[in-house]
Amino acid sequence: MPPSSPKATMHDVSRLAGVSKMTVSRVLADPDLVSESTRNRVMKAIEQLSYVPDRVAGSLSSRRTNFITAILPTLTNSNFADTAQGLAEAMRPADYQLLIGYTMYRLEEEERIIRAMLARRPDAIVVAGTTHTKAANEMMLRAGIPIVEIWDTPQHPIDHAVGFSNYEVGRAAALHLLALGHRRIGALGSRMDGDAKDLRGESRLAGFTSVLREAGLGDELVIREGLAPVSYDHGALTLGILLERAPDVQAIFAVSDISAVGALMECHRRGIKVPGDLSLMGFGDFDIARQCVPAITTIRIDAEQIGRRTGELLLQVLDRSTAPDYTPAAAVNVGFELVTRGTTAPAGKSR
Amino acid sequence: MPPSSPKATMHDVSRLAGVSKMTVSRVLADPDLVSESTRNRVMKAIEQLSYVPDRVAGSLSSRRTNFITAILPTLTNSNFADTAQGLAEAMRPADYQLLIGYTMYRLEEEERIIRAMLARRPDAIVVAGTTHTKAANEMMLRAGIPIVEIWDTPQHPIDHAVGFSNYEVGRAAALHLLALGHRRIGALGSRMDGDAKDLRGESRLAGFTSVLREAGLGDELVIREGLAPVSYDHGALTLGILLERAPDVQAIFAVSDISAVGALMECHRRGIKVPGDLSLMGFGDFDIARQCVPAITTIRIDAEQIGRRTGELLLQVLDRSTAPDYTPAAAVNVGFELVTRGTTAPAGKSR
DNA sequence: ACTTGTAATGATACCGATAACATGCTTGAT
DNA sequence: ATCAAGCATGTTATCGGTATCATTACAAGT
Repeated sequence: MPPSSPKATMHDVSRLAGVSKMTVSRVLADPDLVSESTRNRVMKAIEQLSYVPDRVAGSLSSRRTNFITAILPTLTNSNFADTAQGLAEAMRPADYQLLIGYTMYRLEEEERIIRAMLARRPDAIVVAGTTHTKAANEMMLRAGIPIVEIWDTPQHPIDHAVGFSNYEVGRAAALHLLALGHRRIGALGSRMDGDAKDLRGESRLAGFTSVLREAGLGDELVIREGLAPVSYDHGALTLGILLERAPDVQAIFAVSDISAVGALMECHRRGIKVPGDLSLMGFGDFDIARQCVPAITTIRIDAEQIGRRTGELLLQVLDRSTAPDYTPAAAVNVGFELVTRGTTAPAGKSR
Repeated sequence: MPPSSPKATMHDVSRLAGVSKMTVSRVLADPDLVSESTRNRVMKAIEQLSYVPDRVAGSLSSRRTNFITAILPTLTNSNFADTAQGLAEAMRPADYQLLIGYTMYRLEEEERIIRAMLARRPDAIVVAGTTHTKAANEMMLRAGIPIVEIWDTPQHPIDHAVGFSNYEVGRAAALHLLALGHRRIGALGSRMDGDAKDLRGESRLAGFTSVLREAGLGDELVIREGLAPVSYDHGALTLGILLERAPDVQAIFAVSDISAVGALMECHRRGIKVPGDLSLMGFGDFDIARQCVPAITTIRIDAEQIGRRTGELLLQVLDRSTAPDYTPAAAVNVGFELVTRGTTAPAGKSR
């Protein structure tokens, strides 16, 4: 470890510059309050001592940490990484730092993280999802800071929300496949009986099956296997299960593009023609979905925008200069978009 | 924003339990120091008040924040996301929180982030890469905390290092392609004249060309185009450039699997057979590389392990109970592994 | 000339915890 | 019975900033 020279404090700077601590603080926080000559003297002292202000002390005193807690299922999903990056980007000009935690799709882990994060006294909490444990809900309610639930549209938002309806995504997917004339329709999702659950994926499946039922079709081809997070292998595996159960399946909706890509590659390996023999669609509009040959039909979510919009909303809410009674829209729906590409085609061509 | 009930402090807890603040602090930090009966009383008071200790105040007082700064090029690269997750995982039992910053491959941005992060008084810094601005180097040296440079093997480490030799990776790639009998060999990388530079990718290219030269071949087919980070499109684009320059190219090394996948898909679109017409390999062993048809030959890096090893090293160094003169190995080389899959084959079969 | 306003700076009192040392009370060895 | 050692707990003094109010000096208005 490099040798530690005792770090200079604001007091050291103030002595060297011949002013009070308060003046140094002002130079840093609001330079216009200080005359040019003293400001220059202070700046020189800061330079000479390589002074770096201690934000820990500053936070304690001002009761503002400039930390934003972001709780996501996992970092290794490019959608959520995009959201984190968008959020960080939006908050950076105001010098906020993200505290990122990931739950691995476990609600108890989410609760644990919220408890740990609250001890850091963040200025706001951003959390993916609208379902939380009772204790987690209570902690967030009592925290007295802005809360933003993202990536879904909550029935009863704790505070703010930025997202889209996963249920409607599922419905849109089913309507697309029905409109193409398919009747033997399946879906690929993950199990809901483990400790890791993809609740938003399940909402999409729920929306999906609701349309199937309305069309007089059953949901027996909706596969739930493997635990969240899904992987390419998950797509290959569940496709195999589905094909075993129904070799005549015509169209499939995967709850994630990752599964869809895995399923597509498995089709290549098995010699199943997509979309000739089988239509396939995913969700999320991951880069890889567009690159595949053929490119995968999907439902596009602007994940980065969810982060950016959340950041902008927080900047407004947290701005001290804004009237304290100002309350922005509680819920923002960023919507979604069906992107028809090469993996879905009308029924009845081949086979 | 939910209504704010004034948060309970340690003092409130101590009064309710009829003890001093110090006893409450002990119950939280080292319960064994307190008798069972008082401990129970204190716990009950904590429960009743829903007390959450303020780590900001605790950090100021103890001069330990339990923050670890992690500086990575981008979060939206699954390799780096894996590293971040591995690091977070390793540090979590000891209750460390990651402060993640991303540089977008810009050294000036890295410097800015380091400056900002130091104000948060992290207990250690983890930074991807071994090249930094002069000011960044000085700041890290003066910080008096452990520094770990990761994802490469530094000539002159600031402190600790956990990584592998990118230069050797490039050499291994070239040797593999040469061994297959190829002579017209190219590579796909990114430009080095912008403000965003992939220095580790460039090291791989340098190692790659060093072998080409030793074999009496030129480096005129080493393409550097587009700015870091590379994308699927980057692979497609640079493949096009390379084919235009040398339609007879036999084998290609892409500095990243992302580029390799993009190039492979472009081959599919152009009807170029891989590996029949063209051998192709990448770097990083991304999930998607294994899924592609054919699966992509690559060089495997255990990105998560880099994070985990870094975390374990830091836990040792930061452990107060360890003898203060204890110094673990300065540099850990996690190595790499060539994974031969379906996209590389001996020369001279077709064409 | 006197009041009033404003710009620049200083003095004081915390913010909510922990480190370090001090104290009182048992307990066991001699 | 005496005293050192050790356990359980308390007291005091920071940690390094910012909020708030006070002070000083000088310019402008009447």
